[in-house]
Amino acid sequence: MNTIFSALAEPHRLHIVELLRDGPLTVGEIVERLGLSQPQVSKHLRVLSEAGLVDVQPIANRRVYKLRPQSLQAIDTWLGSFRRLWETRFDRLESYLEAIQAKENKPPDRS
Amino acid sequence: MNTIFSALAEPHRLHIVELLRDGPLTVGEIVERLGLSQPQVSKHLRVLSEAGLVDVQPIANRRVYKLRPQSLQAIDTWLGSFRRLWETRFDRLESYLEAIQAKENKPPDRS
DNA sequence: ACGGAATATTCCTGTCAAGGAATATTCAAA
DNA sequence: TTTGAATATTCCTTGACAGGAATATTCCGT
Repeated sequence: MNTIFSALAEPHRLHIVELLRDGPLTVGEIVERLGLSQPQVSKHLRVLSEAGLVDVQPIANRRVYKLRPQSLQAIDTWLGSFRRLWETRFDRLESYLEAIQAKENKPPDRS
Repeated sequence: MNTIFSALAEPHRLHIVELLRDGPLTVGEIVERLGLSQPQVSKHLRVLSEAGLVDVQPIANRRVYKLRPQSLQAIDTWLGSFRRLWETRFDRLESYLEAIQAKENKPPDRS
């Protein structure tokens, strides 16, 4: 999960991932759309690949890169444990503050 | 979106976010759960805050940090544009390969 | 086998961010 | 107003990483 996030932390890599959303692409195609140097793109693709975000398929001279849905699904699953935070209104802040107050002032005068 | 990912790219910060999932926490509480130095935690919280991932609420001496659901919701929205990749089986790879073949070999012998 | 296209790898350099230590700030209590 | 607790900030150093240039690799066509 950590690896995935750091892969996506780089702007160009995030861009690549978004490009691949619309279908597989060749290195050369990514190069011309991003306006980066070919070695740069290759290096970024390597990082994305090691993070499990993309898949390679060699076809003749070229290499076709493709998104790996599982990795994005992993993010989705991770997000899942947070989803209740915005799907249900769940403000524990106030009760928490009360707890703090009670714990610190510890005066039994209000009990 | 970029900022959010780089904030989560750091293991300790990811950990902090996961801690806050179960409710707001004080800096000191985070310090004792992570086993990090207090300055480290403060610095990480600063990054998280600037990325919009957390909110601060000063209460007396302490500062209570809280997750900002909107930021996680932003990730969710971003993921949304990819969701069809694993919800529907959408393998354009094969047809893409055919296209490549057709484009490169350009032999009208099959036309 | 050779030449060229597509891609990957290496080496180098500069930049940026994390970690540690020390210090500054803020607030409450006495 | 001094003291101490909780937190933030600064300074410094070190390591990782992106970018560029050059080179290596792989594959196809001839």
